[in-house]
Amino acid sequence: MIGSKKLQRHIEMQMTIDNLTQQIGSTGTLQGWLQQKRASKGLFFLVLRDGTGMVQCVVNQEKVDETSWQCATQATQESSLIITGEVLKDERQIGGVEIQVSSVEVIQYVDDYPITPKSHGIDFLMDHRHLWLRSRRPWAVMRIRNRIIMSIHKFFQERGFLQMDAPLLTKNAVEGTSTLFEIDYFGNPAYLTQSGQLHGEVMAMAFNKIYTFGPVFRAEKSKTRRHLIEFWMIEPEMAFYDLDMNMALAEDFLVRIASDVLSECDEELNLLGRNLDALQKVQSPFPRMTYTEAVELLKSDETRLKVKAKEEELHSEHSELQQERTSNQQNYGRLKEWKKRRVDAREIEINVRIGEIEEELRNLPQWWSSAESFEWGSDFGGSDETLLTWYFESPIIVHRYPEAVKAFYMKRDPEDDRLALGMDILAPEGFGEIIGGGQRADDLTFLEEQVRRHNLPKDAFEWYFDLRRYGTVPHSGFGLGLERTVAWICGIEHIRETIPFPRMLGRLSP
RNA sequence: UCCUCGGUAGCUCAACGGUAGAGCAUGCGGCUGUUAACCGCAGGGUUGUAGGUUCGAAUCCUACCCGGGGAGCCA
Repeated sequence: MIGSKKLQRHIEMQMTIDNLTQQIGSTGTLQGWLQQKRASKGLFFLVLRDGTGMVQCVVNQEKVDETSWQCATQATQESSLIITGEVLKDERQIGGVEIQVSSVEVIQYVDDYPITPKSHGIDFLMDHRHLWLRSRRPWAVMRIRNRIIMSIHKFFQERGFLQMDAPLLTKNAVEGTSTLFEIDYFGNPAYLTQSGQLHGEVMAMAFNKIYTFGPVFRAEKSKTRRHLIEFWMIEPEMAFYDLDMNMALAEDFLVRIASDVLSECDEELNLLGRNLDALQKVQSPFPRMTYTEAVELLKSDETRLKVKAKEEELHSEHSELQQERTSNQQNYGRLKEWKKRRVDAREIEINVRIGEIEEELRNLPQWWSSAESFEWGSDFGGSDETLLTWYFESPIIVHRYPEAVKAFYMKRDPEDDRLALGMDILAPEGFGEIIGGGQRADDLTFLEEQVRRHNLPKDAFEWYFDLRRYGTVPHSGFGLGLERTVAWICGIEHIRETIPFPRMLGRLSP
């Protein structure tokens, strides 16, 4: 059955939606799926998606044969189609073109595609992630993710970095042991990696500048919009780099990602409704402050005022929405039927937004009280990071943290032994930490002492100590969380939308 | 693990102690340029599960299951 259709078997004959603007005036064939259908007497408007984009195809009963007309009539959402027609310029359409159809063939008719054009709850969408990926929003997000991945490789390759892979199965626990996935390795325990960091250092000593790009796993029972169990991390590691060089590199890196996406993902950013000004402000130099300065800023009176201002803003939005709801209800009886439905739909929107505002209003006082009582020496929480980013429009770099909150392999600040030469980069608009890194300890005696202090198994780190025995040098590196970066660039609230198949607490399928 | 909100038609929601209802989706009919099209008609329900209170429970109570948001931890 399927074999009888006129599939475009020759690559050179295939037309795809992404390059239709170069084909205005010509006739060709598109293969894809029906995303949406609108009908009028003698006319069908078929919105076709082929993975590269979306285009409206106009089927006019007078201009197609009976078979094509029947196909258009019976085609339902996500039916697979072969459409032939002329590419016409039409400024009214997304992408600026539409297809005047001369023939429609159906590869498969579909019954009851679960994801309808109206809104869905997140649980339903996550259960149908395998189909949800076909929708517009995932289309835009995944294309931006791809663009970011390309930028990452280009950025490092142009600077002479070697891409090398760290193992996924390890014997070592880099972070705390509480978040490790343990597996059985022929009778011995092994762990899924949480970071390629230590092996990255090995490779930097062998190849000077390297970066790893791979998945890491954290068995944390965290349920927040910023956490995944399995996520992708990019970890450059550079020999002969100190903390300042490390920060400069990380800064150039983020500037490059933002500018590449801005210049090449217009349509995708638009579809997501991303505020482009915010991305344009990702420019060097990023504000830099020490941890100690950040703590002072966080506890300052100005932070309290910012929280107050935010609360007032939310209160006034809240009362505006309530007024709108009340006036809608008062006028409701006088409205025509179709208008009532619009009002009903708006009411749901208002209810959802009011719920969000009330949640934020409950959280804000807690944020301030946690900031106010923050003590030098502890690590920033999610809300603390958010408050800090409110001060700036570009990402900010916070460096020189108390050694106790940083990993055992961080080098100490020669000017203050209480500090580690670590740095984090916080993305603006409340997106928070996307990069963490620093200068690595290069002294054998110090590292051995650190391993002892952290109760880590010394034997397992012998190969790591060898790096300090045989030609140790100052070196640095950092880790970028890919999904958090995608979330920030796309302006997406929740990290689950930034990876094709998110692995979260209680979610392992599809 | 803790705090908090929720589970009603395939989907999104309403009904808040008294006859379970709308929109979308689906089917049929109408409309020759629609943009989440619009108009008319139709089918569609063991109200998450198990108990309890009550003349009467989707609604109140208890336990459990599942999910959302937040905290801790982190990229």
